[in-house]
Amino acid sequence: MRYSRILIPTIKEVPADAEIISHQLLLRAGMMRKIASGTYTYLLLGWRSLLKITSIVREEMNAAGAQEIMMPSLQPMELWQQTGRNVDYGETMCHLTDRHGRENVLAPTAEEVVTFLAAGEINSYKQLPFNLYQISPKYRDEFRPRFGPIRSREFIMKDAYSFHSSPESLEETYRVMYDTYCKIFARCGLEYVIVEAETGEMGGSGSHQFTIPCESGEDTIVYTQDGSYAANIERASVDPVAKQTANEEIPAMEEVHTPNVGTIEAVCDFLKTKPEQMIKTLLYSKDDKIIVALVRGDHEVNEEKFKIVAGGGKIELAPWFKIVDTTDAKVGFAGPVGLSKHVDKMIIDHSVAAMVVGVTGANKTDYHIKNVVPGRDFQLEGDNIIVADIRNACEGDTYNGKKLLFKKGIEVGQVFKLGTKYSEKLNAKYLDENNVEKACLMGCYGIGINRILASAIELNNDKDGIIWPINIAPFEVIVTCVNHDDEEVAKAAEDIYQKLLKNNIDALLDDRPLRAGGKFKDADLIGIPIRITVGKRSLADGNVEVKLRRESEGEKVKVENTLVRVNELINKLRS
RNA sequence: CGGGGUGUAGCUCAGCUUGGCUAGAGCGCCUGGUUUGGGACCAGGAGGCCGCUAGUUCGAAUCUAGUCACCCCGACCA
Repeated sequence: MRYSRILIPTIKEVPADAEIISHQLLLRAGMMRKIASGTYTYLLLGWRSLLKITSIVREEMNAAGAQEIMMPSLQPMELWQQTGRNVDYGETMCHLTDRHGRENVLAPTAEEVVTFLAAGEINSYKQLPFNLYQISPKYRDEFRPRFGPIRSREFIMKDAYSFHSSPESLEETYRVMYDTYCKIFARCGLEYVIVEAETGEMGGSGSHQFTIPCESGEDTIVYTQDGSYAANIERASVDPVAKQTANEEIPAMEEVHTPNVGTIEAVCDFLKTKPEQMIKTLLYSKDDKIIVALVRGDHEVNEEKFKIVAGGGKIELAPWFKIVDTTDAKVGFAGPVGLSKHVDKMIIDHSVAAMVVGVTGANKTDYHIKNVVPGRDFQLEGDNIIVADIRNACEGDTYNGKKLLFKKGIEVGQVFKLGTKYSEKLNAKYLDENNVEKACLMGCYGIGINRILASAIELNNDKDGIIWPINIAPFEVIVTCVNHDDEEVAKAAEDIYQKLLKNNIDALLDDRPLRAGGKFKDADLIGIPIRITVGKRSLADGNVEVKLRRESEGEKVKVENTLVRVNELINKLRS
């Protein structure tokens, strides 16, 4: 294509509302423009990259035996009510009422629709397994869209759904998808890590997340140096910390007056103690029940772990009036001493059970208690008392005796074993060999196409702009004609450009009547991996300059050898 | 939804505290000329309901109230 005819509105200055590098560069390189918070128009360059990514995904999915279909973005609310996910998704779901008063959902994902489809078409185990996928826009009414394409309200997702008649079959497809994802991300030129993940509101029994490690990631991944363990922080297990032993007798509990000192930080300041010596007491409500979580002051409750221990269901931090009602004190003064008989369940983190002595709320407004000894001053055992791992991993923790390390990452893909959660509710059943009706086992597999785009830029950029991995670059080669007004130079550039096109190389001809400097800056900014500079100077010796975006120096190549050299470089960049 | 912030030229921003001449700069854009291999220079020019609405005032970009949009931090979530 000819640069002079394409809308590539590059900008020099950093747009004020773009925080992270990929967002800034997508805007600066003229690949994308915002239309409203969390919604973007992709211009030619951005769209071409997205198309390259989708072709890679499509090729690999097809090679893995999945079949491409297209499901509607407009879905009846009724289906979501059948699985109850209208409640689970809640406000995150975009929905609208049509002129007949029917409620519709703008697809945030498609388990319901695909399972509804399967329910109508599957009768026999002989039809299974199969794997359906689509690449289509998805909608989520994010409470806070941010980071450009990384968290947007409309995005492109590849979502696949497999149906099975046995756990072995599901396991096999899960493995195939897992391997396929590795191939896809590798072809996109991304460094990725695979971590164990939570299933969240998707439900199901097992899940892995594909994450691109980078600073601007919103997810935290936890791993051991030797690679034997990696998990999302939502899930990462920690070894219980060793029970400390007291060097001396701990004096009896002592109530201290702490007026208006309700936060951990304020209490530490006031009593000259440290967060790790505090016992944090959080009250959660599950229906009408109150469930207490105890963690150390410097730890955070991991609500996923907590929910599992608490027996599942919808569990939320209790509203203030329930806290007041239960503890008889203002929020900020709850403590475990004497509390267990007033609540339905008390779940104590291992690290609290291991404490020798701590400070905690007195269940009395404006009072805390010092010298609280777990096991002495409140029970660690009992009918409604559980000691478990309910906190987030943090610096210093180990798992299987190995030190845990932390890294930020962008989630670009996730695979789930769903089991029968959807097939049961939506009646996707089949008759097995013994004429017994059974619900299909399902798996689902998602990839965020736009997130691949953004994370590729996060990983590949320098002060001048983007450095595209060749397989997802909008163009593989840019032919920069620096002396546009010189007929001979223009013709040489045109010839090279035509030759590249004939050999199926994605080439962009910069035929604009600009000075050389401007063209180079634009070429660098939009990040085309290979640049061929055609100019009067080198053409006099029958040469052009061929330069890789990621290297600072180019090389002289004879005009007639250009195609051969470019092909070599493309192969090199692909490997 | 809570906390904080910002809306002035296509972009980045000044001006607002303390109301008052024709509302500014840099970049970008248009015309002419000189330049021409890493964002050139000179001259001329176009481009603004100062987010919107109401109010205070002789007078509002500036003060007040409301409203909308956007951004950041947090809770929620892939």
